[in-house]
Formats: sequence, C-alpha cells, structure tokens
Amino acid sequence: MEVCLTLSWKKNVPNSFMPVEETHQLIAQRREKLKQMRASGINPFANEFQPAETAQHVKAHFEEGRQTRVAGRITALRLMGKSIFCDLTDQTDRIQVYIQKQSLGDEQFEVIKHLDLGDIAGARGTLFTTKTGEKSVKVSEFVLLAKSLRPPPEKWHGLQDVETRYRQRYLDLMSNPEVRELFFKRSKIVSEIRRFLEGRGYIEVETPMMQAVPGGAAAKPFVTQHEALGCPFYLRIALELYLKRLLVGGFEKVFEMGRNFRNEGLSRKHNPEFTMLEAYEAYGNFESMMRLVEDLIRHVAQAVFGTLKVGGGRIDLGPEWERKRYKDLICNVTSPEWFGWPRAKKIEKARQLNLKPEPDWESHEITNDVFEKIIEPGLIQPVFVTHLPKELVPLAKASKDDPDVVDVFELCINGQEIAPGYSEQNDPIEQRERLLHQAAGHEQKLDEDFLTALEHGMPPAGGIGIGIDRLVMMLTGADSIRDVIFFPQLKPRED
RNA sequence: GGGUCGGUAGCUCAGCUGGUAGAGCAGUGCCCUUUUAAGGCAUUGGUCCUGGGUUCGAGUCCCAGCCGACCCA
Repeated sequence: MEVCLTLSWKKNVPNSFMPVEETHQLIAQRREKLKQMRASGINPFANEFQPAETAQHVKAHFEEGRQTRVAGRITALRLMGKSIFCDLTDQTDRIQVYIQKQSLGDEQFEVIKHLDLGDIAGARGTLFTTKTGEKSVKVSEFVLLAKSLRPPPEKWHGLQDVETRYRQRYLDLMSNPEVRELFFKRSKIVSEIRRFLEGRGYIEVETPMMQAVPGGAAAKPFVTQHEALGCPFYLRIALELYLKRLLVGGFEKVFEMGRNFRNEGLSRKHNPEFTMLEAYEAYGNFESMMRLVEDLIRHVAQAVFGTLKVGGGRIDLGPEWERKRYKDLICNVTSPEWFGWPRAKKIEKARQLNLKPEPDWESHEITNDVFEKIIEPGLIQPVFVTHLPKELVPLAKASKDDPDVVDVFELCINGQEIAPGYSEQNDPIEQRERLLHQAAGHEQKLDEDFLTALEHGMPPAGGIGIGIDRLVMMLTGADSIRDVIFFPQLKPRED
C-alpha cells in the first residue's frame, strides 16, 4: 500500500494555521531579501558559528568589556537611524545586541540591512551596559545563520489561536515563553522519575509496542498490518503483561516509560497516544508500592518545582497521604448496606444520585459509576483509594480478609486517577479465570503466552502504573492534556 | 454521537437593528547613534472558513458542511 503522499496546500486555505502562499507579500519580500544577499555573496544560512555561551550565562557572568559570542532567534528589532538594537533569544533567555552601522564593513552592512524578525543569527562582540541599564553585546561581527522566510507571530500577545498552537507547536514555543517553560518541566519530571527509580535499584526495559494479542487493560486497540508476516498487529494498550514476563524471567525491579495507544475518543483528558510508566517489583505488594509512589511523586515535585505545593498551590503533597477503602467511600454516599443490595435497588439509588446507569449494567459497574462520577472528582488532595472490587481489577491478588476485594490502590489527586497499584496476581489458574470472566461478552483474546509464563512461576510482586501526561497536568496545573503533549492528536487537515 | 461557543489582514482583535471592511503589531518608504511593546510621518496588505439560500444589497440573517474549544454521552 502506498502511504507516502505529497501534501499540496490549496489556495485560499480556510484557516490561518495553514502556510500562507509563497506569493504572499510578506513572504515574497523575505525571499527577495534572501536573493539580494546571495547576489552580494552572502550565505544567508551560514555554515559555521559557535556561540561561546548562552544568553542566561552572559547575564549571570556579566563583565564589562568581556568578549563573547551569542546566537539565537531575532525576537525584536529596534532600528535607531544609524544604530540597531536587536534581541537574540536562545533556549535560555534573551540577550540584547547593539549594532552601530558605521563601524561595520560593507558585507556586514549588507547582512544587517536585510534582517527580519524570526531570523536566526550569531553575534560576536564585547559586553557593555546601556544607558537604561540593560546588559548587552556591542557587535563587531554579525552572522546570519538562517533566514526566516515566514513572519513570526505577534510579539506582544504571542500566538493565541489554540488550533494553530497545537498544529504548529514550534510557533507556540517560539512565541510563548510559558509554553516552553512547561515543556522543560515535563522533561525534568520524566528525567527525575528515571533518576528516582534507578536510585531504588530499578532497571529500565523496553517491550513490544506491536503485539499480536493486546492485553493488560480493557481498551480498544489500534490495528496495523505486518506485510511480511501477513498478519495484523495491535499497538499496545498497556505495558503490564510483558513486564511481568520479565519478572518470570528473573528480573526483580523493572520499569518502562513509554507510549500506549488506545483507540478511543479525544478529550481534555484523553489523547489516543499517551505516556505511561509501569514499574514492577518482585516480593513487593500494594502496600510497598503505595510507599514507592508517595516517595516518587514527592521527589519529583521537590526536584522539579522546589515545593510540595503544586498545581497552582491547590494541592499539598506534604502531609502523609490518606488511605481510604473503596467500600467505605461508596457506602458514605449511598448506604451502609449498598453492597448487600440487589442490582435493581442499586440502579434506583444511582438514579436518585442523578446518575444514568444503563439497565444491563452489572453491580460493580453501577458501583464504579458512583465512584467515578461522585467520589473521584472530590478527591483533590492525595488519597489512596484501596481494596477495590475484584471484578474491576482482574490482574490483582484477592485480599486475605475479604475475598470480594483485591489488594490494590488507586491514587487520586486533583479529582483524577493518577496511579493504580496492585499486589499482582501470580496464581496462573486464578488469573486465567479472571481474564476469562473479563473477556466474556467482549472480543478480547486471551494472551496464552502470558498465562504460560505465569505457570512457570512469577514471584509475588507489587506493580504501579502512572499516567505521565496526567501527572504533568496535576503538577503544572494544566487543565488540558493537549497542553502537556507537544503534538496532540488533531483531525488531519488535507486537500 | 448530542449541545453551546468560535473561525474577519501574516499575528492579536473590533465590526451595532443588513448599507461598499477597521485598529494595533508585523511589513514597505522617509527621519532618528543607548532603544527595549522605542518614537514620528506616510503607506501596502482582505475569496470576512466553505457551499448554497433570503434580499435591491450579506462579515452580519437562514440552511448545509469543514475545523477547533468547552460541556454532556
């Protein structure tokens, strides 16, 4: 199948996100400048310029008269007759450079004459302070490193159009510093998670993203096709079943942080591909994993944000996190007898609570609706909700003191489920039954190889999963998942 | 899938009960050697998301569609 298409942009495109035509006045002017520079023997995409330091470093280690080389995108140009003030913005900060036309040779003059906002340039010169006190570079050499052929977004308001921000994230990043800052934070969060887990003796592993039998969660998978093998593959919906195989194989502390894919709707909280952390520890259990998660998230918050008050100050990770049994939370908002009631009575009560239970729902589905709609949104400060009904969690071990529930927790923060954790089921016979029960009525296939692996013996283990996108949302206070993913999925636009 | 709101210059936004489309920034030209959202004067730039309809006349009203945001399922 031919999948390589050449995109051609239609004339007079309906939305501003689309590249404007090359014949547009603003683009034509920039192309003309490019031509003129080339005609004067200047390469507008110079091959070499090594900045000696970052803008931030210049300001932090400022010394009058010191020589330096800086580089970045031109984010402001202030022409003052015979001199020019120009802001260069690099990854760290913005630095002002000052150009006196008179002191430049013909070739240099040719360069600065044709500068535009958005160009990428390097400057060599000496540090000095302006009359108004701004630390600046007095330029002795100015090198154009990349001519920008399209106008950048407006300098004061930045890029506002939400759709353009998502589709052309690079424009968002170059014009909105707070967006750049958030993605730096995300990167640090991911890196601190690795550092923390490695510090606890975990090793990072990689398992298949393309699977013949997708498992480990109840979710609709994406299908793809392997040409040579002539069979369909599914993009993974969870990491769990392969990581557990590694426990069987003898690895004792493993984690993987990677992309999962679920073929479901898009929303403020759902992107079809999302980043998941799963970690498994042999001889651990849901109790030890609760301690791990609590330590992990505290560590990340402290390391990245320098505080345990996160999410705009609304969430306090400091005090010991509460633990509440699922059954108690449900009974509190329904009735102490809830779990003894027949299905019909539960439906009736659910309706009283303004829920809309489907008539064919099983008991535990009604109960879970109560949890998700009524209880979870109110759990703002961190709470471990523990001992969920076994029907909800087919991959966990039953509790010793109550066979109807399993030894699991769900960490809820900011009204969202952030991290589930289990005492992992390692009885292969019990496991098969639970999976069969879950698969009943669905088209889900059993992962026989996984069950075979369990039959070889898996040590008792604790496991956790953390939705990284949602963790980042919680920590940064972002209210849409699209704001914490560089390139969120949007409907493709073509013609 | 349903509801609400939105799409106007490269960008940020105005545009009243229908009467020939505006500002700021960016651009272009001129002035200006310490400005910083630089300033002054002049000026270019529009298939008003698309397609139908109503009307003497539609950015504006009606219908259908596309894309997005939010809410609901």
